[in-house]
Amino acid sequence: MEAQIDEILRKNQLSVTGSRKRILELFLMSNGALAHGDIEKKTGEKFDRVTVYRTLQTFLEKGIIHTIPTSDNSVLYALCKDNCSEGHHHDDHVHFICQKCAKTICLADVHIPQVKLPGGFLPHDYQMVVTGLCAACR
Amino acid sequence: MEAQIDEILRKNQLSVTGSRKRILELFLMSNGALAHGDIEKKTGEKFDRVTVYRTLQTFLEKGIIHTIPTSDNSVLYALCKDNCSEGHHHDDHVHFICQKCAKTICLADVHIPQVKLPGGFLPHDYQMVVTGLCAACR
DNA sequence: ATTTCGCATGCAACTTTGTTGCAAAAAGAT
DNA sequence: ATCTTTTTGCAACAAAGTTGCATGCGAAAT
Repeated sequence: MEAQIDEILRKNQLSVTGSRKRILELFLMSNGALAHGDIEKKTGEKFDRVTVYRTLQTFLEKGIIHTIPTSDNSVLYALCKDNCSEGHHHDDHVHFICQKCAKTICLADVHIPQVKLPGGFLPHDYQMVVTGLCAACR
Repeated sequence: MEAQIDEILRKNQLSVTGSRKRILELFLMSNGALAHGDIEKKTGEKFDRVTVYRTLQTFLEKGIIHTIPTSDNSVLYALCKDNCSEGHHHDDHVHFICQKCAKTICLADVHIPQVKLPGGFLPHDYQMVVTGLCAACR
């Protein structure tokens, strides 16, 4: 785990620091999406709020994590798959938001289908979000 | 237009007030999605910030508008179609957000394609948002 | 191992966004 | 016109996110 974390950071030309290691560890352990607040709580106030924001921002820019749209507009972050590169994500799967437990789930196997846009539109990024009840809540 | 606005409000058992008429008018004119900030700007500070929030909240509860999740986590609101009823929307078209002019456009003719979810998930609502450049900005 | 340099961090102050309670004002009904 | 209920504006607050700057730590070279 330690080695994996270091490798990810090095691969992205990021220096290996305490907050980066810890926050990355949280993502690897949680295998789901995290809100900024979650991260602050779980780091136990070991890092400054600003540091958490900046670390997330850095990870976003490097393509290590991506944001997930939610219906209540809280910001969620999740690890990108290996094939994400700087500035260009391949986060082409559908996200599911449970209305009961409010969890956001990456449906990694459900790809976003192609749509044909009217002439003139130049698409860059596709997002698809399904809300409903997850398996555990229904 | 005036008559149409009144009708919508009456149909939803809402008293017809200045801010409701104005905000509803904005939605009808803009045939797209609006952020809370847009509304504040376009009403020219005629209404209190709090009033705008509460009006949007009321419209949401009545099913007159719905929120659109975006990946950058700005809150967007859009008019529901006539067949939306309280708590159950049929807003089945794709939304396009231009990265340059920041406008959100309802692609009313582009329907959200069906996706097959893993077993156990009970879908209720589908949202699809495409970001990129609109015809005017490219 | 020590030094050096640049990047990351913490702090403080600030901005932006959204919420709550309450009194005044406007809508709707009689 | 008057009464009742709902909506609005104000003020104060709470939460979320940003910026500038001085300090401290990581990485690489000596």
